[in-house]
Amino acid sequence: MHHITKKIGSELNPNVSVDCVIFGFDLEQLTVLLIDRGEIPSGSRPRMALPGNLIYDNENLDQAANRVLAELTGLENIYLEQVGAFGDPDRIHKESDREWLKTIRAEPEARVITVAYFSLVQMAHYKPQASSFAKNADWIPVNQISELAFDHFEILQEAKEKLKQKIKIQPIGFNLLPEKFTLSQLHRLYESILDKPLDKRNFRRKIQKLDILSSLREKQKGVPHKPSLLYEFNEEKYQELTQTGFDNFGF
Amino acid sequence: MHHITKKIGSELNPNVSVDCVIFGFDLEQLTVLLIDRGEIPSGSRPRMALPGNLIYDNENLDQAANRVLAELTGLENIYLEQVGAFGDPDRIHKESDREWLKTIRAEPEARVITVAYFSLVQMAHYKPQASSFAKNADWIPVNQISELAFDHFEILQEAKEKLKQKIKIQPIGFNLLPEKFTLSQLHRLYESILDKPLDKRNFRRKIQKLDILSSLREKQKGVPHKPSLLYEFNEEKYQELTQTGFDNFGF
DNA sequence: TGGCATAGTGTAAAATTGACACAAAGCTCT
DNA sequence: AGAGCTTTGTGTCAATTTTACACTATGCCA
Repeated sequence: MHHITKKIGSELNPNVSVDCVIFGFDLEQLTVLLIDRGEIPSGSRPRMALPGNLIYDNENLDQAANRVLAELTGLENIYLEQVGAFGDPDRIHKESDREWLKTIRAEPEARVITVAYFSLVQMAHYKPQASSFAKNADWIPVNQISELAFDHFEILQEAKEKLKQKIKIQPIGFNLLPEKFTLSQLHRLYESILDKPLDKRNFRRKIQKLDILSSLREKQKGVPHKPSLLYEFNEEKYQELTQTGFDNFGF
Repeated sequence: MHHITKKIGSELNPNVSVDCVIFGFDLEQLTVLLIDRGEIPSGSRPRMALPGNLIYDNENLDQAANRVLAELTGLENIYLEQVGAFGDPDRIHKESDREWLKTIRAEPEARVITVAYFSLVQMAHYKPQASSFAKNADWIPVNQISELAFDHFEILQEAKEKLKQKIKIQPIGFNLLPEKFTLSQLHRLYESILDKPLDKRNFRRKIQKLDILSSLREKQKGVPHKPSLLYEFNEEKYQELTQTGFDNFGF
């Protein structure tokens, strides 16, 4: 059951909701945080859905998205970007969906427009727990997802596309990695977001030429092979770079 | 006064509107179709605004945007793309704005979320006329716009940015030009969208290498200088190109 | 100590970019 | 008819970037 922080002097807007595509990276592939709606009354509708909720009349859209994210994961100050608004009148067409909506939302009958966001989090920062009040949430690899409740699958597709475009322009991928990471992990991350293989040497050359990574004098520990050097993202260097009008990472 | 096509069996949704950034190109610079709200009751609020309207409960967002566009210009089947949703609770904060809203919208008091679109039209296809029922609309060069009603200026900025990014990925600029155009006009168009000068020869080389233009055996007439060859956009060639996964026009 | 897995590295050919200047065509004006 | 104006259209060279490609180094494990 969602925990809704009812705000004093505010009302839920029954017509507008926010849904979040929360991306993670398990160092192998891109994942998304989905909630399991459990057994659905009538029939075999998709059980998984994006986390989301109606907005309050006194918060703006970004705030609402941050709230949804914080209510589910407890995380704050997370990279968040709007994907767009989705609003087919028949978005919620299944009787069973309506039933379920009653459990988390007011007025399941109303036509709802949803504003989708995507966010990038370090998977390690949120470990879903069955016992959590944030109901049954779980990290699911994106390419294992073939259906979702409502129009959430469509939203996911657009979020992926937006992320793909965005990462060609800004190095936002670091938000998905631990502070310290290896070039191979970064490489793998780019491959899974862009959904195509990238030549190892060419990738390393290009990323290093950008000069936005700080090499640490530290190696991986406990891996059953040659340990890799660890790097971290250098915010200052990146600022310098963008100051020059640079906006093309060209992958 | 807006002409609202009341649809049978449908209701206006008082919480959600659509606003359109309608781009044109006067062969010199990028322009936007704005409506003049006329004398504003109290004080000197910006008079110009983006065309927009509330949505009906039985139409989806794209339909609503197309409707707004058609109601104002009579044009259909126009390139249209969502910019995003805008929804600060205090979006409509001025008393005079509320007054004006009453003249075109139901429930001006409600908190309204707006979904912004941008569209690309051939300026020649819509000539604003003072006598038109579409009130006082006019093409205004984008870089002459410094303020707009509500949060419309912010919306315009984002629409420009979106267009800028999009044109690097897809050759949508042709929607702003007449069927037959010169390379100089196309050149000028890219410069005004990207907001930076492009070398003439390099631009021509690059655009021609894409091989998505058909050269016509036809020249400009009646220009007081060497007449240019005319070209048209070749949809089939472009399809071939995108089939190969090409998505980088690299300007 | 040998085997396994991944890290890390260089080069050469091809393609792309960026900088740059002048002759050609048609109109207008006298 | 000719001079002058305005914009079109064109090529090259150097620098940079991209692509394709394979072997050695390191540390763990058995």
